Amino acid sequence: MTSRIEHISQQRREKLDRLRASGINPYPHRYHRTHTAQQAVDLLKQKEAGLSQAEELEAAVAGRITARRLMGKAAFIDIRDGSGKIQLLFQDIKQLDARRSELFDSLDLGDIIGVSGTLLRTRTGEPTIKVRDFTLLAKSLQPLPEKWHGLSDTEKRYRQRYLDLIANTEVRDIFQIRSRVISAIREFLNQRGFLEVETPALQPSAGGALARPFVTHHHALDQDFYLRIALELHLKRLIIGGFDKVYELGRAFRNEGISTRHNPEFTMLESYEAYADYNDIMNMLEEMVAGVCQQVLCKEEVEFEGNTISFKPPWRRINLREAVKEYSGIDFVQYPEVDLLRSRMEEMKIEVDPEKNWARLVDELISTFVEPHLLQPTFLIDYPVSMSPLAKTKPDNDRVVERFEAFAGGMELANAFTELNDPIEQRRRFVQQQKERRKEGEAETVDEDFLLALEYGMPPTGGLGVGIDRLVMLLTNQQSIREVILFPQLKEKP
RNA sequence: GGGCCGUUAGCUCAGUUGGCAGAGCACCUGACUUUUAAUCAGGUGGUCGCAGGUUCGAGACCUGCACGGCCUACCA
Repeated sequence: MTSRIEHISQQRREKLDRLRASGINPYPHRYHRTHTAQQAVDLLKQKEAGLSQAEELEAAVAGRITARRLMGKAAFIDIRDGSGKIQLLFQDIKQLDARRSELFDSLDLGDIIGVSGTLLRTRTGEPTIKVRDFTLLAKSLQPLPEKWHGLSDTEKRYRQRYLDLIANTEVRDIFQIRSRVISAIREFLNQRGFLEVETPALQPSAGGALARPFVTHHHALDQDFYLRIALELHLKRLIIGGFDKVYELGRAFRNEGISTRHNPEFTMLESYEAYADYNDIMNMLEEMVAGVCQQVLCKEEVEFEGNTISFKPPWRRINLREAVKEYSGIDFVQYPEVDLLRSRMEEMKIEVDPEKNWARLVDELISTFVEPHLLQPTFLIDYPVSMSPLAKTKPDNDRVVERFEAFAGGMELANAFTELNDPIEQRRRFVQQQKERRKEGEAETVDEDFLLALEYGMPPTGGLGVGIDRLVMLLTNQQSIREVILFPQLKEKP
């Protein structure tokens, strides 16, 4: 007994063989279409609006068959291309010549065809091409997902994203928006005189953030490399080299947990601007996000998890210490030692990992108490220096750095600071960080190459990092990062 | 790493107290010249995720495993 799928596939292979035997190429090389489906519909509308004098409107379109309604001597077929859907009317299919008749009978849902004919509107008002000639462009051997419910099996949607894209038009929309968001960001930065650059993804040491990297090996060099966890250190080298405004839109890789907000590879924007500080960056970021939102969605606010989020500048700006005090009741400055802070948190019945250092405890306070409240775009400003080894301290307080993180929809969107450009101080911070890491049992090397670069002199610089995937989540109201990444990481199926 | 949930036809899903494996769509055959989730009549299609166990009998109950989802943990 053959299963259904084997049976369908078998039938289609037999059709394929019959077509070939009749001299029909089921996979021809090209088709000259004159219109996309959308253009054909627009053409018809123009004529109806009296903008065209033509008696009969001709169009040749091509696309995938998504529905078929056979009516005896007539047939309606829906095809879809990248622009949308259009209906085809085949009349008098019993009168087709032998070759076309055979081809018509062999058509299946999922096949790609090209058709030419005249535009009309049926009595129900559907824009339609009355087909004069048609040709097979690609035979499909697999049945499509169900037409009404689409494809909803999450695993299958991710593993076979092409089926998801065929079956679920909302999914197409998300990735079109993603593309436009990235274009809009490029445009914004280019217009401001930023230079787009590309820096290595394979690095001898993975710096610029503290995350576990992926390790790989270069055979010819016989050397281990790390996939970058941030773009930061190379972009700063370019600031030193005299490019005053640079940015990179690229993939970063972190060998950590996977969740609705984390994918092992994700897309970051990092930008660096010489002679700017974090206040300038704040202004730029809120202007950029509001502008991108306006340009892509034609509005300045979005719905996210049932809340309306407005990106209209200026965004709320609150001091980190004040925010933590407000939402958790703990003023971490009053607990400058890790043990003090930990016991204060334990008093509040917060589960505290005894391995965590002071900076990470503060981080936990932020993510537990503050982050979930930050629905409207908010800048958290001025972080403890121990949490921020690459940021410059405030002129009047060497325990606090000029750093902000931007939040919206309860998610961290961006991280930015006035960059530390004192090479001696930077070395001290790296060494300090290395000690902390050793305590946690992880060795970390000081990036001597970067420190050497800093010694040549880096201008005062404002730097920014934005999680593009999360920004797209916000703009498309998606609660899982996998819904905005075309091929999210899944475990290989055995 | 931990908890909860899911996995049944190509797709979307039912499956009662443990008692013959079901529906819709899709597919095949037939009818039908303006339908659009077309309609009507008939038909084909199953490793019930995998491996064990309990039982006269398991899709269902038990154990383990795999994959996925959500939560949690981890996470600059």
